[in-house]
Amino acid sequence: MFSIDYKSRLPFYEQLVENVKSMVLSGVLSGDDPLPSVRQLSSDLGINPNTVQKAYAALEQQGIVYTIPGKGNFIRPDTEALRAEQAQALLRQLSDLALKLKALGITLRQAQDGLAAAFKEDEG
Amino acid sequence: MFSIDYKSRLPFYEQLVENVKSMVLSGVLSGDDPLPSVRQLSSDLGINPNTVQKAYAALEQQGIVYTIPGKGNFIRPDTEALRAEQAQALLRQLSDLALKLKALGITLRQAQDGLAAAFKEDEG
Amino acid sequence: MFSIDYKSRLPFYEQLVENVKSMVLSGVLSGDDPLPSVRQLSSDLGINPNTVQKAYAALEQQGIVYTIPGKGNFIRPDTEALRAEQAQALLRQLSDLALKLKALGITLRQAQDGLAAAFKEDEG
Amino acid sequence: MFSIDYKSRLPFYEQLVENVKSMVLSGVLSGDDPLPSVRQLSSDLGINPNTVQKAYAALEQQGIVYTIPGKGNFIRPDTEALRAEQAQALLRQLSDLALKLKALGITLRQAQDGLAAAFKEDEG
DNA sequence: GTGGTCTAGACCACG
DNA sequence: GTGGTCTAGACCACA
Repeated sequence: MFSIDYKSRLPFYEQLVENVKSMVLSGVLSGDDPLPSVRQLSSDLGINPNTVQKAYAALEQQGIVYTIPGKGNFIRPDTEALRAEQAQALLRQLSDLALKLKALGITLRQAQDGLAAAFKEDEG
Repeated sequence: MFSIDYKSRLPFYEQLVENVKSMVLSGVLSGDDPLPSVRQLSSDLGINPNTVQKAYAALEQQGIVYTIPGKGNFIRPDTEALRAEQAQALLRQLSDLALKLKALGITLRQAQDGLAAAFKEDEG
Repeated sequence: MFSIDYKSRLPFYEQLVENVKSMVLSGVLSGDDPLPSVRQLSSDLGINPNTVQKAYAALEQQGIVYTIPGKGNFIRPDTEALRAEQAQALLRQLSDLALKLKALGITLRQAQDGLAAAFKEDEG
Repeated sequence: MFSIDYKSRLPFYEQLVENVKSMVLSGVLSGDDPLPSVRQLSSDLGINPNTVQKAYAALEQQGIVYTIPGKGNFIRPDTEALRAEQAQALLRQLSDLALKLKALGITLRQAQDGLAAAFKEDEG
């Protein structure tokens, strides 16, 4: 579930943020589910507790997690807002991509086929 | 043509690289066209010559520019390679997007329609 | 009467202290009224007896409660002191607010009107 | 301008956040003004650079400051939103206070007089 | 010089 | 046991 790519240039703590976000978006984590404790996760991943804490703090600031000091970190119940926001962001990225693809002479047909291929490949 | 956003988080030299790349892709610059000299461009933009130098070095390393010591920097004639590389990168991004869209419950049809809309909107 | 918000960032024991204080101020509890026993209350609320104990100790230290070992905990008769102390604290907060409001360019008139509105709204 | 109360239970970094916010609200700092560098301020205050950085990160996250890595931290130009938000928050606090004051038997007149006194005292 | 990340290790309050 | 804060000190990219 939680994993870190030590070679990535993305900071560890941002990787963790993405980890949690995608778990929430895919339904693996949902309302009031507890996250691993800072110490637990840091020892599991072999990284410093401060780094995990930074990730959790960022998640709380983004409204995805709530923290109760002395108790732990939990997923916010109102996950729906995140889904909507994320969907909007992705569709915006799709539009941006479309323009660049077109500028490069790639046809709508080719782009749509590319999408379809990726959708289907995910089936396996 | 060349412009820098001083408030951007993107390093100056990367902004310059993007500048050149997009000018090549849009046809503003093409085979064997000369780039401004390091001193010229750095003074125009009010930035450190080292920064321009770094951008040109990156462009050369990426095969977009060639340098003739004592003469200057020039666009490679084989612009097609850049186009292909760029197209590949964009299609990879498209695949990534597809997976995320699917995970969020957006259908292939909806995504393809989004693409089509962006393609057409660009017409106007 | 006694209630705890498990999601609050306020420590349980402080929530209990506030519970008792507000009950005294509103007259629900008054001179020599007994508080629930530590064991009783802790089991009612499903929290650790140490936590209730800590709350009662804080209340005693603040002069709101007195303890008779072996008998229990009771509200002090001199409720007036608490009222006065509370009033002083609130007026201090009012002064602090006044300075901030002023710094923001809000006039005395506007602030006083805001106060009046809140006073009246409470009527209904 | 920047100061820390070492005895306060408020974390250093939050004190710094409040410092900057109040300087912005009072007009001491405004659009695009630079903040002291992390290292500079930390050495001035005799605290750890990480602590200052945490404060600056919080300010950026709150939309009060923007950071350009390698260049420094600067006040956002659109300060007006902060003023409005702050004003709203203060007026809400004022309403809350009003209710508590009333519950304690303090009259509207007394409260308004308290406000007036604080407003005037600030003149000197 | 600037900010950004990470580690190691300490101490605190709370339960 | 939990999270929160702070320190000291290291290394990186960028200008």
